[in-house]
Amino acid sequence: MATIYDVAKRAGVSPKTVSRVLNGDAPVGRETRTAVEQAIADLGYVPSNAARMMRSNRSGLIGLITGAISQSPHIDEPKGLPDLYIVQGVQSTIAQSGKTLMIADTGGRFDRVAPLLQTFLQHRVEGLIYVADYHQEVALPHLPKDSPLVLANCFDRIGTPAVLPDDRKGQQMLVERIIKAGHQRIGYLTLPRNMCATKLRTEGYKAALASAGIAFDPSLVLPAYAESQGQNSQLLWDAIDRLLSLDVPPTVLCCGNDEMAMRVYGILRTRGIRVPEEMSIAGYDNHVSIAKTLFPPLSTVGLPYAAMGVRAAERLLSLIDGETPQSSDPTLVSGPISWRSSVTEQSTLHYLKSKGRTTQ
Amino acid sequence: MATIYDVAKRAGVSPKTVSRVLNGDAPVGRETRTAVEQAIADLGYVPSNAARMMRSNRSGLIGLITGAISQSPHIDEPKGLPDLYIVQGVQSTIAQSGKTLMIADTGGRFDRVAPLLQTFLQHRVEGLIYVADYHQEVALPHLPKDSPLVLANCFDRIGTPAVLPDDRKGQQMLVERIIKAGHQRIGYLTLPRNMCATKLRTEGYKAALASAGIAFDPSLVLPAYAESQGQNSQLLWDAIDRLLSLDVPPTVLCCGNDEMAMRVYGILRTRGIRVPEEMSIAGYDNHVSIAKTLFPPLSTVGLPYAAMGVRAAERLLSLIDGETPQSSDPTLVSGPISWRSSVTEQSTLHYLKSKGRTTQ
DNA sequence: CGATGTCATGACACCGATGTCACAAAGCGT
DNA sequence: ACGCTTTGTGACATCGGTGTCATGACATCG
Repeated sequence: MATIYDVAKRAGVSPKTVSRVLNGDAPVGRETRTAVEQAIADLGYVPSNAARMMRSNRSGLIGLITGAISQSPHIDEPKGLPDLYIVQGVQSTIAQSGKTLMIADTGGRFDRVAPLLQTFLQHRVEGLIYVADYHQEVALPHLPKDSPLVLANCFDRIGTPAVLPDDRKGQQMLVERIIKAGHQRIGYLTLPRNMCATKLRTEGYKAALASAGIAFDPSLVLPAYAESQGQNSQLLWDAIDRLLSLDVPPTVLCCGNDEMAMRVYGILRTRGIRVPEEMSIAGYDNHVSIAKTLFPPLSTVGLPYAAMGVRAAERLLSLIDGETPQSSDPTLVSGPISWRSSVTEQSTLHYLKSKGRTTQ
Repeated sequence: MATIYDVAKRAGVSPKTVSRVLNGDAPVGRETRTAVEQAIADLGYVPSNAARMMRSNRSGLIGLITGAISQSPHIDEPKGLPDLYIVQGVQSTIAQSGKTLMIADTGGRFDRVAPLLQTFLQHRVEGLIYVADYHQEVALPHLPKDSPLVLANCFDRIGTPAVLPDDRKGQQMLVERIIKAGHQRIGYLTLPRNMCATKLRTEGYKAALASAGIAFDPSLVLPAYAESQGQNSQLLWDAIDRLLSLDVPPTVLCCGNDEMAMRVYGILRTRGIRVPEEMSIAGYDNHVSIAKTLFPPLSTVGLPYAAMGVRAAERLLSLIDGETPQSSDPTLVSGPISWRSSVTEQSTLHYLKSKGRTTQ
């Protein structure tokens, strides 16, 4: 591979002048410039980042660690890969800043994080982003304190800057919208209890009920997603059973995610219950290939993955620029409601009517 | 950040000795070694890849370019991101080889490929992999010929080493399996004609028919997926209409991908046609979150993305090691049939009966 | 017209590792 | 005891760029 000396010799100038042409950091004569540019083109010269970096001590590299690419050891996992959108958001923001993003994948094994960090440090990355595959608490290996770190979709106990989805607000807005559509008995089939999202979203669910003056009924909220694969169907069948056999069954089921909603469609169908006429359904995630393709299309809440990526990257860049962090609180990012036709609006009529009656 | 000189000074030895401890390329006295290791630990020293690389001229980097992460400019696209499994396969293989994978994303814009290549060349990558999002022909910008390149999920006209899915064989095996299940009239709703996969799979479809002695009926094969979004539904409705109104309608519909199959489920349902009793369905891709969650679960063909990634990485590594390429043909990788319950086996009875009758 | 400033360029040191060579001390075979 | 190898260590050059400083040719200004 050609060096700057080769270029200099061919153009009949000094290496330093070639450097100046490349970086434009000092005036260069018109003829000299064209000669150098010609030589560069002839030789197919590409400057070496390693050499450049040694001198300037600025690598222009950002390291990103994720398990998103190789989601799980067993490729079979039904999960989507939506957290990749976080990576996408980071990527685009970093690219715009002129830096280069290095992405490393843990292969789903947390013990690989440490060696990957080491590799990044060897490359003298200017900053690091860790992306988790779902909202969770993490504990990363200790880092030298001069390397800025931002957590995306996760947080830790030592107050590392983090960017998180606003699960509480998302669920709250969804349920508020559902109430506005006239529903009063709202079932909620949750993800496993130990997930952060479950706790927050349940809070959002309650908040929405509260602000509408509807009493919270614990029997309407059931976990329906097992941590261990395989028992999911049973758990879900059972949960639906229970909700349907309540004295006053719900008119709508909120599901922990779109995939669960998809299965609920199937289960209700085998029972001869029509969606949405006899039972409305809402999801979470706006997993487009599910939500839009289901019939009827699914009302759901978007997880603002791309936006979270962008925020994380922005926060990291400002850390690198040494700006004083305004706040050490996690950045909360909320996603939009995607309102489709899986929740009836018909009951609005009932609702308004009854409301009308009482106010008469 | 500490340098090797800092470590040397602290340990009271020469920089070269520290280097020897780090690389183990020459004997070092026991006491000296511990002293150096202590100093390294104290200072949190991490060797600089840039400096190391300048001397050795070996970067240990592999560059990967993909649009997989930011699939499309409009995040809304319903496509899955299965090509990411290719990246996963590459990642794991490269990681095992001790090299570091740099992943760059085009953001779906092909014009960004050139600058990304440039960046990789600046980092002096030892090899490059280009991953396409679906089986297609590409034309990459010209590269200096000393940088090995492997194409994954795509190919070009100048014989660059490529790794491709064996679409012909996949569809053939699926249709053969369907025939074995007793079906004779097999409808095929294809992806757009201009896609490589469509041509190859149609060949496979025909080959399977031929080897079973079933005459090919062109009216059973219809494109049902528009290039431009939005008209998809109409196209699909129409195609299904035509197939159903044939004199002898098919007993099974092969779909160009699992997502199309999912929509076909919905369309058939609204027509009161039961799946699979009245119409069997098969997909392609083994898009797990669809295929396994649909009811009934979808019979489909796996696209061997992870395996393709592994193959691509292996091929690249052997190129880097300067091994003579045995063959310049594309490496074809085939995926397994995932046989679930969306295709009836009941007609086997008919089939065997009629076969029995004829052979009697 | 001399002082000052800008333009255009080159010489040289330096970034942080490692390869080469040199060299002393110790071990070993004869 | 003499050569020879092995062990353990350091001095120094080198990789490919860039920062610093010096220099000569002009242009500008009071």
